[in-house]
Amino acid sequence: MSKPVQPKSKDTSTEEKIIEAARKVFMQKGYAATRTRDIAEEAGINLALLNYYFRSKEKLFEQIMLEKFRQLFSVIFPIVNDDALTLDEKIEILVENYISLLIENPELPLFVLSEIRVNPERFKVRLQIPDLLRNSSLVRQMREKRPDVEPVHFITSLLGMTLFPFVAKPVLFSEYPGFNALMQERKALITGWIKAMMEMK
Amino acid sequence: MSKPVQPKSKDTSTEEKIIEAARKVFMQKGYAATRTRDIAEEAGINLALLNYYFRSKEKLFEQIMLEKFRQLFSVIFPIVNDDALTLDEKIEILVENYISLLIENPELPLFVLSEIRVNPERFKVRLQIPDLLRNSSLVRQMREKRPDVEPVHFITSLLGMTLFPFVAKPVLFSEYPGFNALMQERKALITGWIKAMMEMK
DNA sequence: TAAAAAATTAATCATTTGATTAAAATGTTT
DNA sequence: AAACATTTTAATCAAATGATTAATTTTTTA
Repeated sequence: MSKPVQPKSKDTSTEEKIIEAARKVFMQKGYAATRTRDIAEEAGINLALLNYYFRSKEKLFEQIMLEKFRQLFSVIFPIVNDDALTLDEKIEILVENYISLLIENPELPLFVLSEIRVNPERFKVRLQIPDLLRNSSLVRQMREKRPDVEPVHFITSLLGMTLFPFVAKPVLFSEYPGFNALMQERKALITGWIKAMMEMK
Repeated sequence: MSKPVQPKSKDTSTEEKIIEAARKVFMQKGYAATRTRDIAEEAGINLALLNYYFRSKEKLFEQIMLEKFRQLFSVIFPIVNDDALTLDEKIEILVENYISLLIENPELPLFVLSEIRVNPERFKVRLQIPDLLRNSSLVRQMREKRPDVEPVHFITSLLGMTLFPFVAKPVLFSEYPGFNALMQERKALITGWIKAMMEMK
């Protein structure tokens, strides 16, 4: 009747097998197109087990979604709020870390954006991203350096240049062989460009 | 038994009412989460009529998708292949036209990208975007001006700075009052930045 | 205006799908 | 090993959903 308290981990625990399968299938097909049977099959378990461990498709999805959401945004906040870092350092680290993360998880941003798009209400509460950014050390530094340009423009450009290639990958780079190398190369370019943009008068 | 040959257009024709409803519902929920009943209701028609006119959900969707795909990319190609335009002119017009289009259709890029992501095989054939770009006048001009930087980096940055705010709108700007004004303001900024990036050594 | 064609509807089907149930298998405790 | 709890399975349910059918209404044609 009740859920397993101590992890059994015979190999990997059943719960973990289901989570892993859910990760894979949800990320590939999205929530709506995913059938719980797909996940059960991928995990090599009986369909009823999925409901035994996670109650419902929705509950299982929320776990995956929260994980992916955090993965996508946890890169940002430690950096943009670190008062010990200069503006230039923030930019460098941000671009470096983000592209490294995205090379490892190229489908991450489009997955998160797609699901939020289809179901914005469900995630309304969790999203104070704009507020968190607005009050950040980064924005303060930008405003100080360039009072004449809205910081949001610089941030959007930084994120756009960094994230967009991964978001557009299915269309623009679906079978581009040197994609990862190109993104590595891009780190230095973006960093230089953003710095220059903030110098331009 | 057979489909209407001449448009009846009593008010708007039934076919057009269905298309319009399909546009709205598909764009909002995506293919998988859309039920044909939603579309029928939105169009104010009987469900069977939808199949009478369009055979299947899939066929109807393909029509909408093709339309949206064209809308998203038809901005690019006339411009990037116009040999009469200088590089700077291309950039100006591209940014100007794209942002204007996106202010009118903010959900366009994320819709198209989301659907391609979930079903890449279905759209494989139609996507020679990378090839079309590779052989464009724009790429030639960029390569000539800056043989030391892959043109794809400039193009990705241009598209990233332009499209990304709309793609990320549900997360970053979901209730940002001055969004459209901000995007208008952005036209000149992006144009200036891209030109500067191509001058930087 | 009668006949034919086209458009529209209500009712119904067959599948799919998320979820549950009751029983069986496995593991744990005493 | 007996009693109990936990995990797993096969079978089944009920609702949702894409699609069809057969009849009715409306429009067009002759």
